[in-house]
Amino acid sequence: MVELSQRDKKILKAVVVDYIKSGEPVGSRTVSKKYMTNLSSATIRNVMADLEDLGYLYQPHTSAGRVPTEKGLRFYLESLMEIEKLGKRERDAIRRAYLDLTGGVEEILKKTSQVLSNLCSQAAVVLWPRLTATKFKRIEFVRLYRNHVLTILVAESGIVHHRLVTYDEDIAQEELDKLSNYLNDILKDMTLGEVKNRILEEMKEEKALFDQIYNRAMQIMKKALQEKAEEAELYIEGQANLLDNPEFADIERLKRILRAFEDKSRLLKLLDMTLGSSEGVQIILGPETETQELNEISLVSSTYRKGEVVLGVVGVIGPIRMDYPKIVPIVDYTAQVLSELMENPENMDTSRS
Amino acid sequence: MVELSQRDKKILKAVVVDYIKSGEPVGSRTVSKKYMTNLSSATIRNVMADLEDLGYLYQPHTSAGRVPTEKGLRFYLESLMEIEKLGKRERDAIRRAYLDLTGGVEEILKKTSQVLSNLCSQAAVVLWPRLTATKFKRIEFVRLYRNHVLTILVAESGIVHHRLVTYDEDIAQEELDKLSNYLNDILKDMTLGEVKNRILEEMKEEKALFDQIYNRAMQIMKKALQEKAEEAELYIEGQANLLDNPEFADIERLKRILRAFEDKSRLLKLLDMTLGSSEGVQIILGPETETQELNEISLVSSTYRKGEVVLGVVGVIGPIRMDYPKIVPIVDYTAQVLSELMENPENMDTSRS
DNA sequence: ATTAGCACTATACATTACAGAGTGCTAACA
DNA sequence: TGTTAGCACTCTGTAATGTATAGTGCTAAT
Repeated sequence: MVELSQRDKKILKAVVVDYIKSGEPVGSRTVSKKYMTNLSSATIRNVMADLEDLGYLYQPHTSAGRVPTEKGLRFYLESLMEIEKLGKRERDAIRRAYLDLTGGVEEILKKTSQVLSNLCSQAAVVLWPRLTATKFKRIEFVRLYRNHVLTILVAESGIVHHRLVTYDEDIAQEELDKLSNYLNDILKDMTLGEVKNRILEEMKEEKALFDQIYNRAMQIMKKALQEKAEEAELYIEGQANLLDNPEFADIERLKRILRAFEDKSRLLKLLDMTLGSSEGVQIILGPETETQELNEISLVSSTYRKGEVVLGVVGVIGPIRMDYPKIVPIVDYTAQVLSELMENPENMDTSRS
Repeated sequence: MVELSQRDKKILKAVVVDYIKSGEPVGSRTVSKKYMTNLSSATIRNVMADLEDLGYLYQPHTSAGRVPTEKGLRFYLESLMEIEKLGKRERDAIRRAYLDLTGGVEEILKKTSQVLSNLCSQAAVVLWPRLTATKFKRIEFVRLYRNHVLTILVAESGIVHHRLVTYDEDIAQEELDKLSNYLNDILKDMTLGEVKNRILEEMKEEKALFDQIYNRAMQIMKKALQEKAEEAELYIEGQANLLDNPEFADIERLKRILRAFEDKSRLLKLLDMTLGSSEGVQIILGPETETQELNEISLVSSTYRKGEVVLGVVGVIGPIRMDYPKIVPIVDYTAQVLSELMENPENMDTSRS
C-alpha cells in the first residue's frame, strides 16, 4: 500500500470538499483554480489519475471529473476533514429549542429530532432510551376485561411503557393492586435490566411454586417486560428534507429509501450498531452496512447518556454526500445538550427564568 | 342551471372512469370506442364541448382530450359512481389481519392503517379515538421530581394518555396516591368529556376553596386533561405508496405533500371535518378544503364507532384521481370491522381459536 | 340529431448538430 | 526530474429541427 503524499491528500480533500458542495464530478481545472492556485490543472490531472488507481476516486465516464469513492470518503472523514466550529448562535439556537417544553422526556426527544432535521436540512432520527438502561420507577396493573391486564411501566425518566397482557386467570382489580404494590416495593431503585434479570432468576426458584401472589406478580411482570420487536422505538423527522437533495430527484431511489424508513426494524439495527460505540460522533456510510436498502444514504450519529450510562442514539440521515463538517458538530452538540437534560431534567425549567 | 341528459351523464361518467384508470386526458375517440360504441366520436365531441362549457370537464390544451374538473369529479362521486362490491376474499383478508394481534387498541389502530395502505396502495391515516368520547377507567399520579407529577390516564378502551404536569407545590407520592384514589372513586363510569366538564364546573364552587385534597386533585386532573394541540393523535402509513402514482413523479409536488403530512395539524383539521359526519364513507377532494397544501390530494374516510358513539376516523389519502369504486368499499368495510372490534375487544381472541 | 370528412393544432419523440467540460498524452521547460 | 502548455479526443447536455400522433372544431351531408 502506497502512502499518500501531503500534496495527494490535499488534492483528495479538495475533490471531496467540492463534491460535497456541488454534488457533481469535479474536474482538474476546478481544483486548480479554487483550491490549489499554485498548481496547474495538468499536474492535478496526473495526481487525480493516481488517486483513481489507488481507489480513492472514480470517474463516471471518460470526459467527466472525479467523484470520491466510498474509500475516498472514508479516508476524508478519518484524516482530512476539518470540522467547523459551532458558532455561538447555533449553540444558542439548539439550547433555546428546549426552553418552552413543558412535557416529559418524550417531548424532549421529539424536539431533538425536529431541531436536528431543521438545522441540518436532512432527516433526523432519535432512538429512545433503551429499556434496560433506565431505572424502574413504578408499575401499575389495570384490569381491562376478562383475562386482560393493562400493564403500565414508568421509568425514572418519566417514559411510560404500556402493554396489554393476557393471563390465563381472571384477576380482580383489588388483587392486581396488591400485586403492583408488592412489585413497586421490591423493585425500587433497580434498573429495568436488573429487574428483568431478577424476575427471570427468581421465577426459577421454588418459592414461586408456593406463594401465589408472588408467582402471579412475577408472571405478569415478565410479560409486561417482553420486548416487542415491532414497537416504534424511534422518531424519524424531516423526511421531506431529503427531497431537497438533488441526488434524490430520482423517484425510484426515493421510493427505496422511504420504504426503508417505513420498516423501522432496519433502521433500528443500524442505530443499534452505534449504541455500543465510544463517545463522540460516528459516521456510517450506507455501502458499509451491506444492506441493500440503505445503500444510498449515510448516518451521522452520537449517543446520549445519563451520567456514564448510554441511553440512546440521535443522528442525521441524508445522502452519502452530506455536509459533514457542518453536521458533525451539530449532532455532537445536540447529543451533549440532550445528555445534560437527561442528567437533570429540572434544568429545563430553571433555564427558562 | 341546465340539467344533464341521460346521455350527457353517461359520457361524463365514461370520461371520469377512463381518466381515473389512465391518468391521462381522454379523447372523444376513446369514449366512443370503449364506452359508447353506438355513438361516433364526432357526437361525443359535441357533448364534451357542452360539458366543458358547463364546467364539468377541462381541456389542458387545444388538441388534448378532456380531464374532469373538480365539479365533474364531485358530480361523478355523488350520482354516477358504481361502487364495486367487496369480494369475500378481500373481506376475509381484512378480518384476518386482526387475528394475531395481542396488544391493545393502539395495535389495532396501527394495524388498520397498514391494512388500508396495503389494500388501497395509497397512504392511509387513522385518527385516534377522541378523548372526550371514551370512558374513564383510571387515573394514576407519579411524582417524578420536585414539583413534577406524571399523570397517567387510562381509558376504558385501554388507551393510555400520559402527561407531565407541574404543580406549584411539591406533593409527596403518598398524598398523590390519595388524590388518585379519590378521583378514581368519583369519576368511575363517566366519559372523559363528562369528566372534564364536571371538573371545570366543580372548581368554580366554593368547596374547592376549603377542602385542600379535593382542590389539589381537581387542579392536577384539569392539567392532565388539557388537550395538547401538538400531540400526534394519528397514524399515517404507507406514504411511500404515493410515489407509485404517476402524478407524483413531480418532485416539487411530492415535497409539498410530504410537508403537509409532517405538520399533522392540517391533517387533523381535515379529519375533524369528517368526525361529525353521519355514517358511511365520505370523500373530500383537496381543492374543496381550500387549503393550499392539500390541493393535490383527496381523502376517502369513514368514522368508526363504539355503539352509537363516534370514536375516530380511518381513511385513505391519495391523488385526486383515485380508484374510488374500489377504495370506497374497502374503507367502508374496514371501518365496520374496526367498530366491531371497539365494541367488543374480546372478539379478537375468540375468533383466533 | 347524427356523422363523415377535413383542416388545424399541440405534444411527444427521435434525430441531428453543437458547445462545453474534462481527460490523457506529448513535448517543452526550469 | 517535476511541472506545465498545448492539442486531440470523448462524453454529455441542450437546443433546433422534423415527423408522427392524437385530438379538436367546424361544415356539409345524411
